[in-house]
Amino acid sequence: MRISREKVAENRERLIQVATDQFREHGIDGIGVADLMKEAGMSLGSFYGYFDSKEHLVSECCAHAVADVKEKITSAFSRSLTNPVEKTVDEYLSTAHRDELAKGCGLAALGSEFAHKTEAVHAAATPELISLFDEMARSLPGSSRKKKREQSIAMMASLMGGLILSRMTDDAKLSQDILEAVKSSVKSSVRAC
Amino acid sequence: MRISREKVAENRERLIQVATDQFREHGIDGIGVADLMKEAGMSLGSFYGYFDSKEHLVSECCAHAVADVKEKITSAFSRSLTNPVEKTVDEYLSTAHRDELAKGCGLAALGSEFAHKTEAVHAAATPELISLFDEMARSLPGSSRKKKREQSIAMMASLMGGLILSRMTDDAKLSQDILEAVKSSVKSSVRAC
DNA sequence: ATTATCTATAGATCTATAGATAATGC
DNA sequence: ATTATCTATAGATCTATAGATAATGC
Repeated sequence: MRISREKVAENRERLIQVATDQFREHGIDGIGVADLMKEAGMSLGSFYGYFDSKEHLVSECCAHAVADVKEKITSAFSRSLTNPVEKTVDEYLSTAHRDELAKGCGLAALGSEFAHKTEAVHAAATPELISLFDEMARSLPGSSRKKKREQSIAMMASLMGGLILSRMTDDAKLSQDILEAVKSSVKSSVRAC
Repeated sequence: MRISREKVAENRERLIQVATDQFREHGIDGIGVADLMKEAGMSLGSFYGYFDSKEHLVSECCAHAVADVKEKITSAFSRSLTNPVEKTVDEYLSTAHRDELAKGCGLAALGSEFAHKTEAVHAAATPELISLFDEMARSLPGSSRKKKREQSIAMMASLMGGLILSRMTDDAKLSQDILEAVKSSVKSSVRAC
């Protein structure tokens, strides 16, 4: 019951992918190692061949989740030629995104949990956050590089804040109002630049 | 070892207050009933005289936390006569607020956890959220009631999103950049109205 | 021979309950 | 007598490890 070295590297990647999805859906403390391994189709015991501890996995998944946001946002930016930013905002603040936790924005799914986690998690996420804002800034209109980075940060804060708020209620009307209000605010912020 | 009915009602309030602080600091899954009771100066067993379950307490604390945000924001609005909104924004996005989880904004401390919690939590938070946006709208400048409510929602999303982002990193410079970027963005949004 | 897997389990932690105790309030 | 407290513990869950098993790779 041993697998090849290629499979090992492959399994490790899949484990991070599966764990990231599960953390986004249930929260970091909302799912245990045993259930994660079951979801990945592996036994509990083999987990500790891949990671020293759950916290070690969490650090890697948090970095991976932020990198994932960067990939999704920049690919949404480059998907359309006309009004790419506005279309990205509409997609981000859609009910479809709101209702899809596992594959959605990791910042919105896990954001406030970061503050309660260890230094290791913050250290792992930091370079990915820096890279996220730099990459976003490239795709935004605006004068200076500095201004565009500020705009990226402010936009990301509004988007994730809006999505998080929309997920806090079971009132469909309120949730929709939140999405619409943030959408129009972010769009007019972009237009003002 | 029995206390008066007045003390019972008093203890219940204190328990909610202590639990709300602890949840904001450690996250909802980050602290157990035993430690909560120890923090409140009561024994574990007496908890279940006050609440059916931890989830029941969580629902009440989430509602309480949102009500608390409303109280803090509106009192900050009314604290100063000149530029009250800008001063509130500066306070909210200060390093002091960022570094004080237990007594800070409950939306920023717990926001993304709501999505992983039960219907009961959402139902408890909903009326408080509605009231929060209504109260904020009263204090904001703007034309129509509807516009002011939209502005309140968008502002709250930006503020909490910004604070959450600033708490995701251990890089002091990045964290400060986030606070400043969101500050200036929110302020120019307010000015545009 | 090495190494990654599996099952089984230790040990810690967490929610909730049982039963005894003692102060309140009719 | 009622009721809220306390200590002790049941039962579930979760992280991590031990030891046996079997496939890989020198």
